[in-house]
Amino acid sequence: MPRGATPGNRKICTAIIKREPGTELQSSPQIYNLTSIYRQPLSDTKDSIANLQGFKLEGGLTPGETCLSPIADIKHIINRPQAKRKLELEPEIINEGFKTPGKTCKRRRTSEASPKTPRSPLEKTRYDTSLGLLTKKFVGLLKNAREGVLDLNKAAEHLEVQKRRIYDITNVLEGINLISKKSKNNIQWKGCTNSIAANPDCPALSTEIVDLHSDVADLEAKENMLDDLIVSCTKQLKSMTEEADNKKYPFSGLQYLKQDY
Amino acid sequence: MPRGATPGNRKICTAIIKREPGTELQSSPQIYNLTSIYRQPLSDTKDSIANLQGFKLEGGLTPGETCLSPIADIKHIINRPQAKRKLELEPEIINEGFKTPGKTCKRRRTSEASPKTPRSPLEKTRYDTSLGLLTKKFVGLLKNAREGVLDLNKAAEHLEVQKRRIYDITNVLEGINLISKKSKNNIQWKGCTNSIAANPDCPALSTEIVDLHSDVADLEAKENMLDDLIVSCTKQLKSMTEEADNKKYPFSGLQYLKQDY
DNA sequence: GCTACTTTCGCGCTCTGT
DNA sequence: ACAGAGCGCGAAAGTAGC
Repeated sequence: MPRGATPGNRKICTAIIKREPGTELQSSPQIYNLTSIYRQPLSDTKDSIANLQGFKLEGGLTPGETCLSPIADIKHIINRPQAKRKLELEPEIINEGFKTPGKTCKRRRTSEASPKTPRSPLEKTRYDTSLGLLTKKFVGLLKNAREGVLDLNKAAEHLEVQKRRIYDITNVLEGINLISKKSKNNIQWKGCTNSIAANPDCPALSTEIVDLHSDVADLEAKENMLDDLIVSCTKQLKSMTEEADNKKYPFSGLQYLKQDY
Repeated sequence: MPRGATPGNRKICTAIIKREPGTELQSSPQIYNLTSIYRQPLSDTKDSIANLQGFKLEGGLTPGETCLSPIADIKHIINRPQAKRKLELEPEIINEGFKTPGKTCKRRRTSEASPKTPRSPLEKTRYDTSLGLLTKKFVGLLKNAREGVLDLNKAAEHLEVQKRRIYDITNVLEGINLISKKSKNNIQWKGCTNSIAANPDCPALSTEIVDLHSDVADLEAKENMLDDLIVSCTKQLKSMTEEADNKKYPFSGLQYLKQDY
């Protein structure tokens, strides 16, 4: 439990960026999600470039590395260390009160009082707010909903959780085909929905299976087609390359490194 | 629905994992890469592509030049190992450069988006990384695991996703009683057999369906990859052609690196 | 118990898409 | 404007060694 400093609440250890004077943005201590701090475009590019060059840009240039090649230069630029950030946790704010844009700031309060773990009574434990438990409740609601159709906003409200969490659940249930989106904000339970669910073998299922099989067939055909296309592309590339070679044109190869991979 | 792929601007460079050498025995390499893009299990496709380009033009290059053939570049990208990086939060230095949470680069949408499937460049689409799809794949793995026991690290590695995502799935599946924790890092599938809360016979869970769904998902991902490859092949072909025409050698290479950023 | 590390995973920022 | 969802930080819970 000795966890990081500040036991107790402190929620999101929002990183407060220490902006050097002169820099833009509002004066208030910007609270960023680290994600945005590190945000750094080009990471993909960086990776591929690095790989192509056999460099390993672990994070900064290796000492003594001489960046001479154009690639190295680029790498340098791309790899430029991201911003300076202090990341100090303002002791002040610490307890919420701030942030959380709009939305139902459902802060589950971790009482800051008890420094240790006296589990305060009304305190919600991690388990209480776990996705697993929530899933149980959610499915319970879903099953009781007439028609098996449930409104996500209602559910979120009823269960007292952020909508975001509901999505976590619906996404996997959908992946498992236990539910399906019916319309905006509405999903439907497909546990052999209405009418005598007891039916040993849901007829609707066979339909689905058939559909799926044809989907697979379709996709496979498509794949073959694409494969062929690639083959021809490759051939063309090859002949062009060879031709270029004969003419003694030294390609650095760099030109193929464009943007989006 | 796959649609759009955004360029990965943000994508924090992967992070995580420091793991000092020496530690950890089998604890997987914990590479949480995000963009590892195509390092996927589509081995067959990958291999065939690799084979297709049986040519190597290394021979005609200027000595010392590591020029990879364009195709090789692609292959490289596809095979690109996950980038493992440090993400050290240097409190010091670091000049800015990043920041401005503002929407800096507004996602440039592939302008020439065809009405339908604009199919973006080598990038994973949002759909490709969706929880729903991941769930399908995960369940697929789970079913095939002997004893129905699956190691989460293996799964995360295999599916090339952060472990965090796996937890999202296991948590809800557990809530539904489809799986149960067996031990640290191991969960077990509790097939359709028992429970499933009140649902008599969970049809949606039929093995075949889930399998089919994951097949479809796989094929779709493959298709996306192939599409992307074609796009990039085409671009390369185009640039090569133009180059040849202009005969502007040598290249600094740098000039070709622009656009997209 | 306590320190140190690993596994789980709550949580909400922020980007996507319509 | 807003529904939807990717994504990763860091805290909580669990382990191992002291």
